Amino acid sequence: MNINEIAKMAGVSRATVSRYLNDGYVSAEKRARIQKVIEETNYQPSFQAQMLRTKRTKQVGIIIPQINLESISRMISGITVVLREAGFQMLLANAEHNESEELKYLKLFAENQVDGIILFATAVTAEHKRALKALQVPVVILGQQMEGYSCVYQDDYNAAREAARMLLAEGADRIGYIGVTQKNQAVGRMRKQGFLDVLRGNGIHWDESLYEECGFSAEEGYLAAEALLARHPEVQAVFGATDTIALGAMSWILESGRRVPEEVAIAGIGDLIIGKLIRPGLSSVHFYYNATGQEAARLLLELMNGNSAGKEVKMGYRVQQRGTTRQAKSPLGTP
Amino acid sequence: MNINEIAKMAGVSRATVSRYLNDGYVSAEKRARIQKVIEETNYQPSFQAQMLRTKRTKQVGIIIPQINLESISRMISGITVVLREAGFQMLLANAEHNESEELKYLKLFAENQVDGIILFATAVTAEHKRALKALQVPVVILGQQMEGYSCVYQDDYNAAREAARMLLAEGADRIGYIGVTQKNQAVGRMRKQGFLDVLRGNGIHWDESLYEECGFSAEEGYLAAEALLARHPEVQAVFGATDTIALGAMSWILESGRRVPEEVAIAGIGDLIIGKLIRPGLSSVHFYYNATGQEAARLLLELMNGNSAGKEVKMGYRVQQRGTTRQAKSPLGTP
DNA sequence: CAGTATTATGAGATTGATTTCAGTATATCA
DNA sequence: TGATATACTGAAATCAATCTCATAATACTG
Repeated sequence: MNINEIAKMAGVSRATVSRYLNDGYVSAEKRARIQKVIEETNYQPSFQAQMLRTKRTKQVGIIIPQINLESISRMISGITVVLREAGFQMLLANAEHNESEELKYLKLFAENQVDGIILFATAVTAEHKRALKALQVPVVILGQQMEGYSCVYQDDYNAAREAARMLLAEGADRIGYIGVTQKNQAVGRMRKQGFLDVLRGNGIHWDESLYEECGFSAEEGYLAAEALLARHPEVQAVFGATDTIALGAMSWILESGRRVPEEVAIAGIGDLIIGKLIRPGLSSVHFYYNATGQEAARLLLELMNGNSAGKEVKMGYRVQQRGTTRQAKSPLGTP
Repeated sequence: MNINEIAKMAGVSRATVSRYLNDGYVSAEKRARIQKVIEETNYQPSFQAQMLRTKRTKQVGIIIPQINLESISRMISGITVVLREAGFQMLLANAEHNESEELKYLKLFAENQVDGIILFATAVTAEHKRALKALQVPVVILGQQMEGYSCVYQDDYNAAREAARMLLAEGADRIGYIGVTQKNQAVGRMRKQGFLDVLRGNGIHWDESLYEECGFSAEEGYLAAEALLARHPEVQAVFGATDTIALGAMSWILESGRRVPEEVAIAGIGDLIIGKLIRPGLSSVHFYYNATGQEAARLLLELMNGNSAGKEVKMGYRVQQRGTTRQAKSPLGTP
């Protein structure tokens, strides 16, 4: 079934059928005839032909570093809602924290294929910037601020400040920090900076021996805590750059026989669902991940319509105290 | 840049360039000329034109009920690995547990658009079966057994039996079951059946008042546990159809002042990462989600090559005892 | 009433590739 | 040596749509 057959059956030209499909001028009489034929034949215009002709694919490319991470999957969930509403399909590319894969997909999407791109930024290198500059497709950067690009990101710096304050409020002055690679601007640098600034602002001594770096998994957080506390058994608090890391760390801390929060207070960032299920509940800073994804998708839609290039959106946050910094009333926390 | 320009610049016909791109007969001399021009111009053939002409899109559609669920995102992760290897792109459609959305995407993908489909089966209705039958695109059903279709699924029945046995081994004979809708074959019916068969096999009395139904979130598991234990405060064990549900249930059980596992033993299915982080660790049955996704993708690739239609793959499992059914050695469990 | 807009239509060009087909040049075989 | 196979090439058809343009019939305007 193609447009020619429909045209023949309806007794009109192919152009008229096309106009019918695209809301052009078609008389009521022919409109009815075409509609009838299309319904009878269950005709569906070929995406491929439309794409070729119009240069619009109605597809958006999403490049992520990992999929089985709650923060990311919640953002994707938000993206899907908005894109579906707008009739866009989502091409998901999982780069698995592999920089060259990320670049490969960026170029692949750029060359052809998609009307827009949402890039989950992790470690943005000079190579990335070059690839982004060469892009002739609208792109939204998700997860970190980036001059000159439309981006949506969390207030990592201030969130880290809040989390640090929760730990200070416990009276801790030996605080370990378990973070991720400093190549990562948002989770790596901004959060650490916020943490350090609060410590400095409160005149608390801190040096790099209290820092431990690991990946994004709970297992790695667990091992990092082990290493950190072996070096500094005296720490009274541990800051995890993400909830996942903090949860892994907490697992080891409890296992080592320390009481939480009496002996070691813990705070993370992100407010994952797990954090409210465990006991003690994990004190954290809530990020609106789903809304973040929606915002990014909306921004991309605007961009693809030729509006508002370079708009930057910093999302809000909410402090979520739970048992790891004080006795929580309910492990599910406040709603 | 299109194939005509390349042809002109290289002094050959468009057909020869096409043959160059598709490994047809091209003399060494012209091959070199074409290669040079392509490198200089950074030419990339248009996907859209290729799709239109060849009827192959190199895209696979994945229909999921929800993305921010560890089991699903881990399966997707496995899928991405295999598909990328094979040079396929992934179109992700999030149906959000909405049956009509699921059907919409199934039809959308079927009509056009993709070379193959992986459908995460949740509640498969008659309508679904009709849509599947009408499909002229290879499809793999993921998550439940389905006669006549290529499918990859977990051994839900036996996994549930194992989980039930763990609870019986604790000496419990009043066991609550928190599950999901019976419309869901795998998670709903198979797991409940396995559970019930073990109870019956051991001569343990059980009736539907010990059953509570909820959704797939921890919050719902929490509320279901509350309802269940209000009705039956005497239960000595709770079976959660998924780890997420079990974790939510455990949260309420601990909150209600009961000790786990001494007063209430708990078991789930799926062995999520969180389960080994919390204390006590959640006893569960491990599913190889990533491998499951890979298997499904491989099956689809075979199918698209015209091989092995209707193959059924039942994945294995591994019992994972942790603290909720006995004192665990390490909250991270055995590797 | 002439002049301009608006509505309506179809023929044919166009998008950018692959594929078929006819034809030529060279190599291999009996 | 003739017959057949293999390597190589380009013209033209094809895929299935949209878009441009020419043309015509009305409707509106001054």
